[in-house]
Amino acid sequence: MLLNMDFASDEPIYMQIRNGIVTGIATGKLRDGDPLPSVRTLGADIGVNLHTVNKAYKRLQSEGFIEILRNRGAVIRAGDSEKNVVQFLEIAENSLKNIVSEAITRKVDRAIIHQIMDNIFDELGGNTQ
Amino acid sequence: MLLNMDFASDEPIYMQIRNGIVTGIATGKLRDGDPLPSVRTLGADIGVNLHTVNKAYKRLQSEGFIEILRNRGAVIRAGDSEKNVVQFLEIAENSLKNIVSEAITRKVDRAIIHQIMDNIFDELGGNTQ
Amino acid sequence: MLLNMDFASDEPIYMQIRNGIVTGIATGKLRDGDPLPSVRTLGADIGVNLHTVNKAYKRLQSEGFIEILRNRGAVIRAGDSEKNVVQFLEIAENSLKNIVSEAITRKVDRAIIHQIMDNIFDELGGNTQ
Amino acid sequence: MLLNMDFASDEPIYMQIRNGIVTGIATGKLRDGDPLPSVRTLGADIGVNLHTVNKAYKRLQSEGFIEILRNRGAVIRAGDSEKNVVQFLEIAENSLKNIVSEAITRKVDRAIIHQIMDNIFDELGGNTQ
DNA sequence: GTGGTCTAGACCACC
DNA sequence: GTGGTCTAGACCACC
Repeated sequence: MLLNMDFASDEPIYMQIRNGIVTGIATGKLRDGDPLPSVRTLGADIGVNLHTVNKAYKRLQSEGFIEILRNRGAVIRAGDSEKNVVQFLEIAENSLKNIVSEAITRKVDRAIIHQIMDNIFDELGGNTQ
Repeated sequence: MLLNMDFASDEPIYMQIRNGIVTGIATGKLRDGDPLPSVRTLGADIGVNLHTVNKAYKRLQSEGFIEILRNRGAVIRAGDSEKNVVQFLEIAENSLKNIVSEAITRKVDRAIIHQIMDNIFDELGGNTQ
Repeated sequence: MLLNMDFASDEPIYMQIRNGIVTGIATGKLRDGDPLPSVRTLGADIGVNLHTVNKAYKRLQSEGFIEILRNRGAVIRAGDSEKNVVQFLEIAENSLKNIVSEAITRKVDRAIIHQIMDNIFDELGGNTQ
Repeated sequence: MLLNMDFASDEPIYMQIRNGIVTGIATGKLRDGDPLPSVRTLGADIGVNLHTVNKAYKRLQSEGFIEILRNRGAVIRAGDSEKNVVQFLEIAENSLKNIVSEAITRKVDRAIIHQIMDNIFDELGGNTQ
């Protein structure tokens, strides 16, 4: 579990945890059925309160990325993830709109943004796509 | 000034104002030298406190999008915007990383994300790029 | 935290707070990693509103002097301060130009200004430079 | 009269005028007895309201830099300037303290600040000191 | 009339 | 308990 936390970021800690786990699934480091550490263990590892980890797990559960088993901890459930595609695309579109707006005003060519995105796709998903 | 505010969004109001103005610059609706409404006027127009507008303007100023002139209000200063490109690319990269991660896990093909982005580029910047 | 506030000064309160903290870092009274009081605590201590303290902290953050951690308050981050050297030198040069101009017109010898500056360097930074 | 106004600066316009005239005296471009343009003329030249110029002149008068003659306009009165030396040194010291504090925290060696100051002295006062 | 500063108080997300 | 956001209202400097 390689979560790079940035406590000075304005991105909430629980979202950093959530995003790190989603990236882990994307890269294939976390696979369907893999167990996640307990909230207590992960919290101790990265130096955050277990409630914060729990909030991240709850969110991942509601988004269809993990399953939380009673008394048995959390496991990756990548298969469920497809049902939230529409919601994801809406959020992604809004986020992309802000990026594109700023790219245009800062005279960053669209090819550069496409290139950056492709690099990220290659880096993260090279072994899955 | 067509700012579509969403008071139910979890995106702060001042960021919605900020993003709307950046998009306005991107689309060419706001051009270099154009005056922005006073914080009081815009606040009254969209139904928010003048301090909230002021916060958006201050941020736009620090990001190089506008100049705030002593008692003449704010004006678009698109020319200065290029000096913040590196900072923008870092933030954009982080944001894109989250989008790409989720796209991969949700099995959304990269071509779709590229297509969405191109659509936004065409929609916003068709007359400038 | 020894901040000498002057409420009759035309220097804004938040700038007095900001300057006092920068001086604290310069003298070594505030060191890298040291926590600052919360905006509420410091506000109560010196008798100003928490928003005024917050404004000073936000500025210190943007200038690279402190980090503001989500719910742990602000800490000194002296290490980051070097990246703003160019900006500082520009502002300092403008300020010095005004001082020098007035010194010349008032027939204050340059040696006196150098001497005053050295005294301040010795007083503030005697233990660090 | 070479006044470089910056309307986006947080330095008030009337202070920029005041500082520009003091610098003019320092460099010898403005000499004892020289007439200043009328507030109306100067205001038109640099694009500011005549009241703003008037405020600068009033201040220069109270600081001993100029004399305002009834119906005859303002003239440089450099000779009077020496009686305000103590007040100047107090203000300069406070300003220098802020510069020095920031220089120390940003690890800018004192020699550099001295050098910058000497360059300004040479540039401005080369023909008078 | 403009933004700048400051106060006061509220609710909230986060941890 | 921490800072973040937003409102409301005041006074002020500036122009």
